[in-house]
Amino acid sequence: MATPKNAQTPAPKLRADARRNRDKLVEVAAQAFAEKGVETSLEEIARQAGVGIGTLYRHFPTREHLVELVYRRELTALAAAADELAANHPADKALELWMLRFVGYMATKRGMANSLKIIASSNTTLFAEGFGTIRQALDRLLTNGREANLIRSDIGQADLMHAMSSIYSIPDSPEWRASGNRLIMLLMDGLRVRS
Amino acid sequence: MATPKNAQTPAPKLRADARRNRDKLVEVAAQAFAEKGVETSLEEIARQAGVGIGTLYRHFPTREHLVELVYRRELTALAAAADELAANHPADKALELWMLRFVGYMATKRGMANSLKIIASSNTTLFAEGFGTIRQALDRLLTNGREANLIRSDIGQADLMHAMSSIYSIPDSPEWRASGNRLIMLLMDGLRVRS
DNA sequence: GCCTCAAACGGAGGCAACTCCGTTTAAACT
DNA sequence: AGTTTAAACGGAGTTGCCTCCGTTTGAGGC
Repeated sequence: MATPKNAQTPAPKLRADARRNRDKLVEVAAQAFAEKGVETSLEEIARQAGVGIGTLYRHFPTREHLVELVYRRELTALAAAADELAANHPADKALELWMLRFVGYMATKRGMANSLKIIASSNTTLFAEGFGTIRQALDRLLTNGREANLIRSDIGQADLMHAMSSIYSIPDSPEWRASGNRLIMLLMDGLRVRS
Repeated sequence: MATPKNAQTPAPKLRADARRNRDKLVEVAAQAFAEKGVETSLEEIARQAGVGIGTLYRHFPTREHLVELVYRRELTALAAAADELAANHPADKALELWMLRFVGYMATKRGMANSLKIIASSNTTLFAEGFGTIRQALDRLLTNGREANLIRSDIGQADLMHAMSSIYSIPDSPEWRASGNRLIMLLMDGLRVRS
């Protein structure tokens, strides 16, 4: 194990206090973005993280840098959740829980549409990678389900991915999230092998 | 003639002072955008136009509104220039001069890329119209040239348009504009009928 | 010419982005 | 433990966005 601690750290050795502040900033930002949208004031984020605004800007020269990191972090967590769920639930339940979580994730991203577009246009690699990671996670869950004979085998990962991303296009409303969840449940019913 | 004055005025009857200020703002903005890019401070533009910032915002609720109007105005002027050049020069020279002017126009728009993208995504009509106007202008010049037997007749407006817009994709540099001009001259040499 | 009043004006004020630089501190060296 | 120094900090300062509202003014009616 070359990197004993959590991976995903870029590379450059940071001073202990610097790393502490940086981590705290990302954590606070993730929550703030989820709760109040990406338009949240950066000063507010710095304040909540207990650092000066200068520190925030040293670590993240633009708002997009911060958004990108949060995005990447959450995507990674989402992929990791697949394995954790697979280990602790029957394969069909794991798939169901994961898809619900996926919807939750997308919900937080709806407000970010604008910033994500900007990032997407300048860093397509990030999106390609992220997307790949998610696809693989879904594929693992699906394969588990098939092998346990709990999930039909005539539906591929791509089909499911397509169905899930179409949820994203439901018009915005207070209902949005609930509706997404209902669609996932519906999807699951269709996916289960008939007894 | 239903509209004796210059057309292109939207519609709503404005008070005399309002129209004056509005026109002045657009004029100043056009120059400022050309000289310093679209990022120019709106306060600066208001100041130079001799009006308060409030007035600017009343006329143009967002930066994009202002950019859009300037864009439209210049596009119209560009199209009009075609006729003026056609009236005062031999057909091949008119075409050449117009294309050079077109490059000059595109040069000022390079910095606007970002704002234009935002506008484009919310107002496709504007771009469709503008593009059509330009196409027609080019077509007129080309037809004149053919009829005067100065320009080859096997090259269509679409071909030329394509060639010209490809100039836009030359990477940014101090050289950019000069390079564009050279390409236009090259294009013209190819377009002239051999004697 | 004067009155009226809605339209138009303009700038103070609040807020957030981003910069700059004097101060603090982790950590390497002795 | 003490010294050194470059890294990191932080917040005051500058600038720009945008809103709000009291003041001014063009133009139609008398």
